[in-house]
Amino acid sequence: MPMRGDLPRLLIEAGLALLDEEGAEGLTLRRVAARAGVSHAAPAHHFNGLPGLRTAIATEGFCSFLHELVSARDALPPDADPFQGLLAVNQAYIRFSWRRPALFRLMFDQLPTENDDLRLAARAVYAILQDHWTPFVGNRPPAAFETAIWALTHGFAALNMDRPYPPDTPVNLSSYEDALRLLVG
Amino acid sequence: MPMRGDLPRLLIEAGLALLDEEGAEGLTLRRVAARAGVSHAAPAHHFNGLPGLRTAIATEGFCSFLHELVSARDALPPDADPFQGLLAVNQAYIRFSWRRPALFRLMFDQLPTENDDLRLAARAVYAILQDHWTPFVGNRPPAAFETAIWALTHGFAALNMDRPYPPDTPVNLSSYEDALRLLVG
DNA sequence: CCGATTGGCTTTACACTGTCAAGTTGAGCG
DNA sequence: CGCTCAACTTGACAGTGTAAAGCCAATCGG
Repeated sequence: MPMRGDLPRLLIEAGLALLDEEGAEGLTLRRVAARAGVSHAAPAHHFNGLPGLRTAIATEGFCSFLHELVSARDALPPDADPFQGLLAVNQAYIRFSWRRPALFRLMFDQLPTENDDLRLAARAVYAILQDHWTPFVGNRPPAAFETAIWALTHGFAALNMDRPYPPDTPVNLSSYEDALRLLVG
Repeated sequence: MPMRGDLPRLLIEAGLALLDEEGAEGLTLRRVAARAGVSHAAPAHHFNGLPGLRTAIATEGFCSFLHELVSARDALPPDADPFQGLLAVNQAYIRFSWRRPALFRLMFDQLPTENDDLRLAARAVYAILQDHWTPFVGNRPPAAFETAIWALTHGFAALNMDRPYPPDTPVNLSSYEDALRLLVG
C-alpha cells in the first residue's frame, strides 16, 4: 500500500520509535506491524522473525550512533585541540546511551550475532573512536591503551544509563571528563 | 509440598539455573514454576509478578557476585602486594560476567529499580571494589579515579561478555591487566 | 474442641506474543 | 489469456504474564 518508502524501512523506523517510546518491551512484531499499518505477520516475512528484526534495528541504531559521533566531531571549532575532539566524541557516545537507552542496550546485546551488516556498522563506529584516541597513544602499548579508553567510555555509559551505580552516586559528564584526563595523562 | 527449603528460595534457584542454562529467554514464570514443581501461578504469588522475580534473582545474583569477589581476594597469598589484590578482584568481576552472562545482564539491567535489598547487595559489591583501589588513589582526584577504574572494569566485562567488540579483536584478560596498569600507573 | 480466618497454592480464564501454513492479491510476462 | 512469483494477509496454535476465584490445611480466638 505505501509505495513511498519500502516496507522494511518503515518497519525498522516503527521499531526504533517503539523502542524509544516504550522501552525494550514495546518492541514487538505485532506492535511494529500495527504501527506501520500492515498485518501482524508482515514483519516476520521481511526480516527473519523477531531476531531478524532486532538485528536490523540494531544495525540501523549503529548508523544513527555513528552519525551522532561524526556530528559531534564536525561541530568542533577548527582550532580545537585533539583532547577536545576525543572528549567530544566520547561524550556523544555517552549521551546517546542516555537518550536512547533501550536502543543502546539492544545494539550491544545484539552484537554477538553473525550478521555482516551489523558487524560492519559496529566496526565503523569503532573506527571513528579509534581516530580520536590514536594521537594520545604515545609510547604506551597500543592494545592496552585502546582497551582502557574504550572500556572506560562504554563502562561509564552502561553503568549510568538509567541510574547511577552504585546508588546515591551523582552522575555527571564532568566526572567522566576527569577520568578520561587521568587516562590520557 | 517441599517442606525442605521454602518455596521462594526454590523459585529463585530455579530461575538462576534457567538463566545459566538457557539464557535470558529461559527465565519465565511458568518454566520456573515447572522446575520447582509447583503450579504456574505460584511464582507470581510470592514475588510480585515477573518483575518482582527478576529483581529477587538479581539480588541473589549480587550475593553470588560478592562471594566470588571475596573468594578471589581471600585466595591471594598473604604477601601479595596491593596491585595483585586489585587485579585479582577485578578479574573475578570480569570472569563472573563470562561465566554467567545472562545473570550479569539481568543484574545490571535491573539496577534502576527501587528495591532496597537489591540496592544493598549492589552496594556491598561496590564496597569491596572500593577497598582495593583506594591504595592507588594517590594525589589524584578520588571521584575521577573511582570512575575511571570501575568503568574500565565494567566496560571491559560488558563489551567482551559474549564476543569481543569490535569483532575480530582477540579477548584476553592480559589486555585488561595492561589497561589497568596504565591507569594505576 | 470448634468455627472462622488467613496464607499458600491451584485452577481457570483472558489478552497478548512469535511462528508457521495456507490463502490472497497483483504485477510482470510468455 | 494463463503462469509465476513475490508481497503480503488470514487463520491457527502453543507459550507467555496476569488477574480472579477457589481450595485447603494450619492457626487461632473462644
